[in-house]
Amino acid sequence: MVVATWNVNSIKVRKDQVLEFLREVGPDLLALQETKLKTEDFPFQPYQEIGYRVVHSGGKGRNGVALLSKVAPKSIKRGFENTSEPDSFPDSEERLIGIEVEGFGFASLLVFSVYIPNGGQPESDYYYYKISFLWQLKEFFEKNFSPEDPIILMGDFNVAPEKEDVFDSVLLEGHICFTEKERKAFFDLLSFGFYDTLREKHPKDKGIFTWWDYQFGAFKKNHGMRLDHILITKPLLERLEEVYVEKRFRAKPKPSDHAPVIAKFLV
DNA sequence: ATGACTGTCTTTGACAGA
Repeated sequence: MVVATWNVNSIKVRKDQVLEFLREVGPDLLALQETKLKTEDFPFQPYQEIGYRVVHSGGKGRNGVALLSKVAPKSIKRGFENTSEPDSFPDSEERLIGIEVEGFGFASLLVFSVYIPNGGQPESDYYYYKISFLWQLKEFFEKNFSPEDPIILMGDFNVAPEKEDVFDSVLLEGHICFTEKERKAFFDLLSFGFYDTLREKHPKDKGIFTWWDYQFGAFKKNHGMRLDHILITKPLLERLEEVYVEKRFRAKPKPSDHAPVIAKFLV
C-alpha cells in the first residue's frame, strides 16, 4: 500500500502534475490540500478516467482538501463532527475530509486529508485560531475514534515540529510554523496515539523538507521546512516500510511550493 | 550569472501563503 500527501497550491494550475504523479507513483491513496476551488468545481473527470475515486471539500479561491482513492469509500466525513465547538471553526469543512475504506488488510481503514490554518503573524488572532484548530483536531479524534483504530492523518500541518525540520533553527525561532506554541500543539495532537512516519524511519536526519519559499532561490539552497506530515496509529506502524519526500515535483516548471510526501506499507 | 514569488478575486492592485 502506498499513500501520499501533497499541498498543490491550486488544483487548476497543478491538474496535469497531479495526473503525472498518479501515473508515475500510482499511490493507493492521495491526499491533496489547497485545491482553492468550490467542492463541486474540482476537476473530477481526468482522475476518475485513470481509476481513482475522488472526494473533495473546498471553498471559492481558498483552502480545499481532497482524497483520491483506488478503492471506493464506504463513507465520507467533512469537517469537525461531534466536537465541543464545531461552530467556532467555520472553515473546518474546507480543511478536513475523511473517508472510510475497506482493504489493505483492514475491515475499516480511516484516511484523512487536513489543511491546518497558516496562522499569519505569531500572537495574532489568526495565530490562536491555528492553535485552537490543532486542539480541536485532537478532540475530533478523541471523541470519534480510538488510537487502536487504523487511521492515516496526512496533510499540510503548517508546523515544523523540531529544529531538524527547518533549515536554520536559530534564524527561524519564533517564526510562523516554528513557534513554541505551534510545536507544542502538534505534539499534543500526536499524543492521541499518532506516529510521525518520517521520524519513525529517519529519526535524526536533517535537511528533509516538504516546503520551500518561492522567493530567494530557497529550493536551490534547500532552505525549507518540513510542514507536511503523514501520521498513523499503532495498527499501521508495524507495516510501515518507507517514507520519503518526492522532491522531483518541486523542481518542475510551475511547481507547487510544497513537494509530495510518500509512505509505503507492507500489505 | 550579480539572480524580480505565485496563487486568488464580481481583479487591473491587494492579500494570503509560510
